[in-house]
Amino acid sequence: MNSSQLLDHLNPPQAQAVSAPPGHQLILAGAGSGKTRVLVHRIAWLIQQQGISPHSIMAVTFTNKAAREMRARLEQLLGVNPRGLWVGTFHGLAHRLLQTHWQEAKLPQNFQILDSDDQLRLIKRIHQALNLDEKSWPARQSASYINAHKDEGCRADHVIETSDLYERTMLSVYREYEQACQTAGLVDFGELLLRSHELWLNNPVLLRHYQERFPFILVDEFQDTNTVQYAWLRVLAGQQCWVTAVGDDDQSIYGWRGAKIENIQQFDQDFPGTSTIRLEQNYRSTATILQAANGVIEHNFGRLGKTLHTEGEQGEAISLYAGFNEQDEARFIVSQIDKWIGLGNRRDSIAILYRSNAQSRVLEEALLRESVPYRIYGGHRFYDRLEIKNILAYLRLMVNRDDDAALERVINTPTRGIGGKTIDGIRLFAREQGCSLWSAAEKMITNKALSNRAASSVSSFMSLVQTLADQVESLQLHELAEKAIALTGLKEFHGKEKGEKGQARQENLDEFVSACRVYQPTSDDEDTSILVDFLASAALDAGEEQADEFEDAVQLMTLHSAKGLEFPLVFMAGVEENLFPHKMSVEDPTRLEEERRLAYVGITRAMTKLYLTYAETRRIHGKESFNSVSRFVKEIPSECLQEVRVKSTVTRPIEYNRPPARARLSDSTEGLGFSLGQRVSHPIFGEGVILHVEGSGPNAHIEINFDDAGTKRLVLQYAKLEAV
DNA sequence: GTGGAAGTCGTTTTT
DNA sequence: CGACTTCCAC
Repeated sequence: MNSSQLLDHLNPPQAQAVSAPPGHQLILAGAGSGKTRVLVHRIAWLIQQQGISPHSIMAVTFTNKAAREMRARLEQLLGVNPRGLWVGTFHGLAHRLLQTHWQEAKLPQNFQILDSDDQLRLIKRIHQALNLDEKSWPARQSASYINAHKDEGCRADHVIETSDLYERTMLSVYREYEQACQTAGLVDFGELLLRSHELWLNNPVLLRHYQERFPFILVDEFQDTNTVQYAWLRVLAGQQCWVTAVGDDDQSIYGWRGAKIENIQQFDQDFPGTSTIRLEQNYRSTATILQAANGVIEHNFGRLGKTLHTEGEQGEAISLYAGFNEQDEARFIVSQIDKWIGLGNRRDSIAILYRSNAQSRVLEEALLRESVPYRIYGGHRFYDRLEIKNILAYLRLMVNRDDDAALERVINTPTRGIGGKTIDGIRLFAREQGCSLWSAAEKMITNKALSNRAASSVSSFMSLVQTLADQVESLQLHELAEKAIALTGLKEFHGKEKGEKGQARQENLDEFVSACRVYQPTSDDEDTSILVDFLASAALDAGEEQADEFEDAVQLMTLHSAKGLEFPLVFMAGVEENLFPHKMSVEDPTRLEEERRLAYVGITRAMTKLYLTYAETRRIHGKESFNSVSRFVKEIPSECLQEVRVKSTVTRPIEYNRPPARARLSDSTEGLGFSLGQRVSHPIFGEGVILHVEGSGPNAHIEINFDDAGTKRLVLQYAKLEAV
């Protein structure tokens, strides 16, 4: 492929970014402006036109999915697999470094990755050891303290001691936690980055090696980098590497996880001579949708400033629907979906986006009622399931006997008579000795420090693990997994669980064996065994692609997980104050701006048609709440919006909510002159809206939300209501 | 060690 | 409201 071909079909700024001479680049790429395309073409350009070896290029992404996609597109563009090129997530690359240089990083060779669930368990244990009661010192709080500090590149030793009780306690937990991880050979997500950052700082020769190896570094989704990631990057880049950062400050939605939007704002100061290129032409959405998105995001301050434009069609207006309640909202969405599919469109051209996962249920029910196939993204990852984590824990113990998190998980799973008492004893001993639980148990058995019964259970557990570990070399990965499941009795154990759960768990265990069977190692390192490699990928990679991916289904997901995707038809559900923006964010201007960026992300997912829906009444945590339409809707230029009014049924939505069973309820109120949603007045409570009616006739219970007095339940015949 | 009752708490979650 | 945890009685 020659240079003109590489630049074919690129607009001027895109071509400029792709063919720029070596140097630092900041590419501000608006939604749908061909960001990945530019990145991939840039790499191809370096290789083909500049004669740069793929070996000299590192491309960093945030998700495994993005990394895979980049690799695939590059391969397609180049016609060959670019060997030697490093493409991966920050965490994946950091892990690779630590695995290669485990000695310099002061880690055991077979260190394991601690995921957030294991992390929390470990912290709970530390709380117990420190006598912190869960009530006043929730483990979650410590977890976020630790993670936030690690994200900032701050170790316990770096924290300045204060006399503040909270700070002191958190710090002591942090210290203990670091200690526990070190003895167990465990590394959490933040630690991967922190540790590899320190690895370079402490080993100039090593750093030099990598700096010379990677004169070209490209980073995707740069707005999502946190402090350590940025520091990591700066250290690696040093003075002699060229960095290309691609990102969009308007799509920074992970601030709550430590992402620093400042990084993108500061890039050109830290990397002198940076040329900034803006990609503002959008190839995804209609002009109307873009205008709406621009209208919303303009309300944020301190933006780097971009205005998306398109040469595409004006498109249809954005529809705004006010549902009476969340059921009505869901019903409306499904009816519009039916219409769209009726026009011959595929279901997977449709996405329903929402702010919080709790919203998905009502939507699911509505889809189910109309038999519309759907798929929910997010939720539980395969490798996060209980039964899978159990078998993984056994596999981890085979690799590293000191992995305390794994041992804690399965020492009594399936139950083998090792109760809390025994485990407490082992923990205490391990603490005193500063050793892992496994070696504590070993020592206690030789010292006869355990009761006979406990000693025999513990040693049978240990020899079980040992037996399995002895076969790691000789068996295939899936054979090993199968054997482990059989020998440990996990399958029978989970099968005993009642309901369909037990069976589902057994099936998942089978699926796990198949996953092992088809597993392809990611690294071609012959040093690391396939088991070690597999365990790392189970921890770092969601195992997202599931089998049903190919089924034509409506896509449901949170706004966060929609980033990077696009759909011809998009519904944004629940655009209400206190839900979106979320009520935890409305007070704080910084967080509110992040919510607004989330709205911007949502709107720009839509290609041809966008619906915004909200509910005037919504049940949240079992309580009715009444929210007005989201401020973000009001920020959309009114000429882009069109309100959808549904016939006359609006005042009596329950009638078309669940026709046969519930219609009678509204009849019963009708006889007395009232209907759901109607405004009424009460002699004491004043004016309000009828929310719900239970029962019929004069004894019917009627729930009313009064403007001043709040929600009350009254008996109809005594309430002395008057229509307003 | 289980199962039921009672209590709790309630965003978003690339790794 | 409902998912999740915790605690207590068998």
